[in-house]
Amino acid sequence: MKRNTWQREAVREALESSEGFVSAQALHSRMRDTESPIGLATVYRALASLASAGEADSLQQDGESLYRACTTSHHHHLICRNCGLTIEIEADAVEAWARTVAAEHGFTQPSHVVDVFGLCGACSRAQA
Amino acid sequence: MKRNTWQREAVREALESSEGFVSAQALHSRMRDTESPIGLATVYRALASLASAGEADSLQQDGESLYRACTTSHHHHLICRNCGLTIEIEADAVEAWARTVAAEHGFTQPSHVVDVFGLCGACSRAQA
DNA sequence: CCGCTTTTGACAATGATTATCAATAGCGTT
DNA sequence: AACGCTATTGATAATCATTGTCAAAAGCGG
Repeated sequence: MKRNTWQREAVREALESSEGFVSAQALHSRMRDTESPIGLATVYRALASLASAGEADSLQQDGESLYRACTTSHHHHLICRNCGLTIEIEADAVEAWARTVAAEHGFTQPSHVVDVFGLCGACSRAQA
Repeated sequence: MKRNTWQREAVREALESSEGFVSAQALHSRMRDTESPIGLATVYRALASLASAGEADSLQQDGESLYRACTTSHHHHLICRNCGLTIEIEADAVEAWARTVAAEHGFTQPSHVVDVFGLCGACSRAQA
């Protein structure tokens, strides 16, 4: 049976109070600073559990997995390469396109990864 | 100055003769089996170089980077989760959508990651 | 409160990738 | 063709995120 622990809840709350995507390591160290001590392995397990339950998004950048609390059911992201600012975007057209493309080629159980990266307004100006 | 070495060329050829995406490790071991010996670090460097020069696609699955020779200028992929079969897909509509979304939010230098995963026809039948 | 089982957490282990650095090999020059 | 300079290679060590291990701690039903 699945049990409720304060650790799992703490990870969920920490994730929800985060801006943009965070790595498991970053979330862990932030939790160690503020809240009660929690093990690193536990953070990893809680994040994986949240992600597979559909309560968190995950994406892979460089060699690490980043997580974010899911607000709406399904959406994509516009992410600043420099500062990490993340904007959620809806794209029904893209959803439909992905399903169509998969079906056209005989693929079943389609899922997709759609993320747009760029430099946000502030970082664009800073770079100039 | 950039120099031409047989190693870099060998990696390019090995990548072009591969079906679907391959990891650096897999490409290295295949090269060790058939062609002349080459260092693992060199394969990593060559792949990174090809990817940043736009001559190879890369995507991250689980914790590793997978590479594939670029045939056309820009495209996306439909990938079988089970057997790795990869189909290249063109999606001008998605390209345009990504640029539009980025611009709407003040983002510059947009790039995007768009991949569709699923089970190919053969694997769908095998699973049933 | 008991007992059973899941979960935790400190630490070790893994596995992909990158850094190190001496030896090698392009390539322009002589 | 040999020379010199420097980019590149490659064996190995180092790094770093993530996962496995397993004894101790903590849910939860009875």
